[in-house]
Amino acid sequence: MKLDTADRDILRLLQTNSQLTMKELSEQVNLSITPIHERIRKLEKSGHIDRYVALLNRKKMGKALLVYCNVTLDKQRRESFEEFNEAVKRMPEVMECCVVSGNFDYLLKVVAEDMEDYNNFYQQNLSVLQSVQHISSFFVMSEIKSTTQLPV
Amino acid sequence: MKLDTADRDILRLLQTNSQLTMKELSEQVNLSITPIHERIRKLEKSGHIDRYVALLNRKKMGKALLVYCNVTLDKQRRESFEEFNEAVKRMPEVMECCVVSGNFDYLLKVVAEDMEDYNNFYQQNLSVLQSVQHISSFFVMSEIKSTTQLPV
DNA sequence: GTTGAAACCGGTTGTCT
DNA sequence: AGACAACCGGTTTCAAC
Repeated sequence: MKLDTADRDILRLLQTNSQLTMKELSEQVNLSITPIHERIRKLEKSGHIDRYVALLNRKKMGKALLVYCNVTLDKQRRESFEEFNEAVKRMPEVMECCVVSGNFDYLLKVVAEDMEDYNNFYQQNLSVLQSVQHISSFFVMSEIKSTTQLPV
Repeated sequence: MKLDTADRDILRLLQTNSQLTMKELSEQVNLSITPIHERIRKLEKSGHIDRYVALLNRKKMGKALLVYCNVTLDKQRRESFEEFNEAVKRMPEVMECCVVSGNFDYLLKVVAEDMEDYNNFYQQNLSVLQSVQHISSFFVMSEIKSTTQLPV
């Protein structure tokens, strides 16, 4: 499915505020309500729009500490990767996890209340995994930018 | 403001789907519509709920390449940090940017269409900044987990 | 915090251009 | 494919418990 300018405009707007009314969207996109409605329906069905969510304020939710960590797995064990992937999916503290090129295997983004909370997570959840060989943590001192908006 | 179990339930639900109706929420939280409504209003006003957004599918949007990069700044120049921060905020390709502990200064999460697109960004936008001394890029080979849901 | 009612919007659908 | 209008469902507000 190919997107035109109007589709892109709609996506750009919904990425910043999903509660805009059809009327507000129609004014900003220069289309009447009917086509706006139809286009959104198609964008949802095609999967361009994945879901609608509420974004919470991390600090207000008591997760003041943000940590990125590099994890190296024990590559001798063939099951290591599957094991680690599944474990990470079940950890609510881990918000992002991916396999990266370079000299470590995984990059994780982890939230915690404070250093003590992170230490508990580290000791009790992360380092206990059989598949984990090495972990190094990078603590976020200042968050310059954090957005869910993809360039459209 | 202190959150009770009902507030947490509401936040947990809205983080996965912000389009649940008051009726659906009231059924899952075991409260009637009136208090659900009132609690959401308070959570919005207190800032626990930051905003409502549509999340798009990165690959469907043609951003197949995901890259994390470590950036080291030229620390001789005092304006470096402010300059770099402001530049990054203006780059739509950069979805996350933070100052981290360790042997580099910044960690960036960048999306691009493909390697060529990333190379253009790298050469024309990132490496040209006066403040930048060194960049190393880590390419994401597999995304295991990516969520906006904070643990509640 | 609950229920019920009423008013108001906005989403949804059908028809016409 | 887009505009218009009527309908319907959900949100919002209120009063009484």
